[in-house]
Amino acid sequence: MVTIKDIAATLQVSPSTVGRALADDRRISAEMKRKVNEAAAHAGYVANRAARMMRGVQSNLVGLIVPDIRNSFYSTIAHALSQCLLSANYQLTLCETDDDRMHELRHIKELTSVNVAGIILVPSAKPHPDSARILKMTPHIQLLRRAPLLGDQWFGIDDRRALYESTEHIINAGHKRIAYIGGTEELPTGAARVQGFRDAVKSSGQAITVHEELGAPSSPEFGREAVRRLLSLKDRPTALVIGAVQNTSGVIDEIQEKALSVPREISVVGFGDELGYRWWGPGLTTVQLPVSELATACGLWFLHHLQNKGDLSKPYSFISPPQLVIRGSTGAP
Amino acid sequence: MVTIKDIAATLQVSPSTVGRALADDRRISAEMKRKVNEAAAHAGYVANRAARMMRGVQSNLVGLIVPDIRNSFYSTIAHALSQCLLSANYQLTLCETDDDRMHELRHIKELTSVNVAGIILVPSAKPHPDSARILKMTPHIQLLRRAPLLGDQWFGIDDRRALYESTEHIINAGHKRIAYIGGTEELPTGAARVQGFRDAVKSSGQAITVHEELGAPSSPEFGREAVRRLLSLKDRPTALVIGAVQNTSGVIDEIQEKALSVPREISVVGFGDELGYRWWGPGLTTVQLPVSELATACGLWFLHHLQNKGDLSKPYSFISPPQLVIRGSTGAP
DNA sequence: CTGAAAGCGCTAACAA
DNA sequence: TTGTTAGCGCTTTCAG
Repeated sequence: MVTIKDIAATLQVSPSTVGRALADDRRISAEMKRKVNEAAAHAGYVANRAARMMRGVQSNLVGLIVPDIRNSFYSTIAHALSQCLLSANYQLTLCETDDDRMHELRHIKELTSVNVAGIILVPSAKPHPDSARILKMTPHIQLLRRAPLLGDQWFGIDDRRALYESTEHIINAGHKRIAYIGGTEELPTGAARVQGFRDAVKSSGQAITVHEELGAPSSPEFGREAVRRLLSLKDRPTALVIGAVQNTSGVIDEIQEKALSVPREISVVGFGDELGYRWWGPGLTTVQLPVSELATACGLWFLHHLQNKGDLSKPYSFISPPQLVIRGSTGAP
Repeated sequence: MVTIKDIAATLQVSPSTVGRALADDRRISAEMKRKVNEAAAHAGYVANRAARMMRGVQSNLVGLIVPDIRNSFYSTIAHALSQCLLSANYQLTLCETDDDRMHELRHIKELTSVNVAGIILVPSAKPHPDSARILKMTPHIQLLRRAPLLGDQWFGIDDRRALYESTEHIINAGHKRIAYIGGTEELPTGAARVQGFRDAVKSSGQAITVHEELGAPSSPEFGREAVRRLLSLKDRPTALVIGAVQNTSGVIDEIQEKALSVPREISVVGFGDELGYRWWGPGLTTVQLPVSELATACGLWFLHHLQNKGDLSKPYSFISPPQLVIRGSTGAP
């Protein structure tokens, strides 16, 4: 490993001069800086972060904790954050919880013990109390989901409105038998989404037959099964409103397999906007969530507070609005 | 912050005794260990990772460098590796290069400076020489792509064979005018794929008219444009063979937009297997790459060598075979 | 069994 | 403008 001393030796100057030159200290001559930087580059010098951290300098690592990076929601978030942090010379560390609170706790411990500058997390359904305790001592912020236990700093999506809009769209198309497929009410997001669905139904003032298929954890399989159950009903619904990304692919796979004509036999509104929703049948009508923008906003705000030692314990919520993308999968019953 | 010295002072013993007791050194009496552990727990002592790392103890961080996490290839890899590392108590750090060698270099520097245990990377097209120099001093391994400059440790896919098989499939269906759309030959993977295409054409022994559309960097846009160019040809090809994930979505979007009948007017073989390929038209025939398995194999092998201080400089290649998934988008011309 | 002491690489106070 | 020096908290010889 090349140290500051090594390059001091080759240049016949003191280690501190080199250190200062590399830190672009104003007391060092331009000439010396040039020489030092050149020598450093040539020798492949990389600063030892451990030594630096021991001197009290904070690390430039920011932890990101998500359920599963393969979910496009989270990979989009990871990308946006990584971009955002990079430009401020921070670095992203990725952790997956698989929605398991013990994994979550473990990651949180791990991250704090390497002195991360902060943690951005999509919390699991019921975080461990210890997670909360540890997080109290580390700058952190919640993304998408919000666990009250973990604090009041949150960047999220208007889940209620998302489902309100997709449901309203379906009702306006004239459907009277509508089913909702989504996550359980245990997760705040799940609850908000069903609520949006219910509110839309109620405020339509019409007589609408409603089915709710709530399952946890959300998965393509649950989506498929829900569709099977719904189709076997006597008065099968003429429209499906989906309230979870993971369910969506299962639902549309099942509909495709059963070769139902969309939207003639059944209308569908998806959730999220995966690549490929537009290829499905006549194109899947869906609620797009501005995840990338949300993540960027969150990253910027977080960085701002890290750098200015701002107070990250004050409650703060940022809610961004969803957008309904109308394609071919919805129509009159 | 509670240090080893503090608890040594309260116990009236030397710091080294405390250190040893905490490290469960066999030379320390059980009694002393008990006392020390109790005092440590009571004082809320947490070992300082930075100081420990400075003493040469490796961190349990493994860096993963990929072009773009939103690409399902890489998110799949990140997930598989993260799972794999977790079970060995390692932790993944994610970096995106955006296929920019300077970003790549920067990440490599950053990672080595936090003393990562090792680096797993999908190298950019032409890595910076400095990257190579720095990597020489850190355990590392290349994934999917291979830059000879960065060493001979590689886990990859048989790119030549992938394209050989998809091309062969098309030829066997009876096509005589075939186009290839893929990345340039600059990237080893790009070169291997065109080669597979050419080899298949040659070894068929038939008179086949061939078009090649090679573009870098691969993108949906390039795919779209390539399709436009090809369709405007006098003797337009009856089949398209694609050799890059990023191109695939562009190509199939364009075909859908032009409302060509697939496979009657044109047959298509895609690359990779994104969620949604199966929803497109009659289902996209495609070459599936076992990325998840590859990443796991790579992770296991890497961990093994990290833990056993095995030699990671010896050349090693692991090549996993692709698999053709035949769906509805290919048929006789 | 335990203690003293020497650093790891870096930063920063103090000198020159 | 540069050099000297003293640690940060820990591990690790080398001595008791």
